Amino acid sequence: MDNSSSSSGVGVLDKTMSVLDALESGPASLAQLVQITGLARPTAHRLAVALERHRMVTRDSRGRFVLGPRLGELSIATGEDRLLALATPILVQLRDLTGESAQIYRRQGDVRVCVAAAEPASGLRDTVPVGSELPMNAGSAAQVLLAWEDSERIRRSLRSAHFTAQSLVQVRRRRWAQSVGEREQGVASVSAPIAGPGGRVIAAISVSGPIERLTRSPGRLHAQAVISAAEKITEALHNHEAGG
Amino acid sequence: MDNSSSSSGVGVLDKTMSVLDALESGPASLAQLVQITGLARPTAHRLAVALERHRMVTRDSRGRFVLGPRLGELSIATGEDRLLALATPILVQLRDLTGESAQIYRRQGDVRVCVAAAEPASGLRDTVPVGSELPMNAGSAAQVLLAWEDSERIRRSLRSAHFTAQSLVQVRRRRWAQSVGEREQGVASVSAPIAGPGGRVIAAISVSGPIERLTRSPGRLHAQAVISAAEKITEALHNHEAGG
DNA sequence: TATTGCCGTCCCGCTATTTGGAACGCAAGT
DNA sequence: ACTTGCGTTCCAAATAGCGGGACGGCAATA
Repeated sequence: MDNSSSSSGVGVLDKTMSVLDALESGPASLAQLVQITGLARPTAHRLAVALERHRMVTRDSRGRFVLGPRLGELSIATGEDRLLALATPILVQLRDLTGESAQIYRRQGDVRVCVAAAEPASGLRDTVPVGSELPMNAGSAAQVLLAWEDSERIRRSLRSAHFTAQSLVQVRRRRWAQSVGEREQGVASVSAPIAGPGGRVIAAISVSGPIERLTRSPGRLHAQAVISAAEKITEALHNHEAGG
Repeated sequence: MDNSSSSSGVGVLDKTMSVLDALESGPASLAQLVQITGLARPTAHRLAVALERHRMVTRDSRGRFVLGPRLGELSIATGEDRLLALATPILVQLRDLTGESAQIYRRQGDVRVCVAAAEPASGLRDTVPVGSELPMNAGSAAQVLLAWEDSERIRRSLRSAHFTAQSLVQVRRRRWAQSVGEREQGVASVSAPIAGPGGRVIAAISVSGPIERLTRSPGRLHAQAVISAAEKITEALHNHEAGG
């Protein structure tokens, strides 16, 4: 506990942090919280219950306070910021190398969301605004986001998909996917998987553009560059985790 | 933002949470914080800076506020509570099945700490109190906690160890380790690895007892039960993560 | 059974903390 | 040069937070 020597400028926040810090080392009853934090009993109670209402703290089966699920939810958001920070320069390189638009997609529920995008400054290009939600039943990124999921989820998604289970077997084998006019007429794309520190596929990186340039076999043109970018990001995430 | 309808009883905490909630969707400048939270600018500034002093918030390269590393640290502690909640019943089963004391160890720095223990009610048994710190250079749990670490760390640890690199190769192959009188005279033990959701070994589960009962080959008696318990816990952690 | 001690929870008068309008300095754009 | 918007700081007023005291419940002991 080193809050005794530092005030953040907001006394209530300092006291609240002392409660969270106390719970970092394990579950605590109110009496233990009082002992650890040095706060008056009603104060410790009031702050712990307030934190509980915000789900930053919860109670275990014995009524003791423990750190709550909201911390994990916020921590996940931290992880996403880190993905974007590490991935954006690599995305820009991929755009410049291929001369096409590049995006990163993550799955959210039944859709995929564009979480980062880089596109050429001019010319015919496929624009996907950051934040836009696209369906999971069409497109190379959807294939990549689906290919490593559990078989039940794959089976359910394939019911309405423009691609087949055989496509996904191929995606898993060669680690890239392509689509031609599948999600949007006239647009072709190539995608590859980005894996998180634990090895699970957490995102897809794609290049997309007009069929006229990418041809009916866009993988032949860009699969290597897209895979290489995906692997760089995956590696960067792994190194960032190991250094932390 | 649904804090408008709920007061936790501590207004400053509600406002502070609204800042964290706002940053959950991505980096924000102070002006954006003001817009999202509806707080007055000096209030938003004061709370964000206070959170920054507590490392719950930090700033990116453009000076925007983003969620900070303390969230991940606290979130790790949440994960440990979950390990204990899921693992304890399985630990009790292992004790009853083998008739020996059972413990779960985690590595902390250069020691291993007993984070959970279950022992027979009476008779000759090996007691390891929860919280006790044991060395990493002897014992089957130490072997298990070391076997999957990076090679440099293994090499350093082996300098003072009672076991060899060859022992660790065996541990990695068959997924259990045994020790006989290695850490404490007259005590034998068998351990197996518990893996977290990302597949990394995060803890070791052990049974230990007198050599008279466990013999000089305790693995022959109990390796299967210990591996089975470890796999149950690993699976429970995986399912808990997937369900979240 | 009665007593004691400890726990968690609530009340309310007091004051210390929080608040936000105003001001300042800086940077960017016209 | 002037304007606008940003981030940061100041300080008087208001109120939110504080904690001593009280209460009820529970467990242990005589």
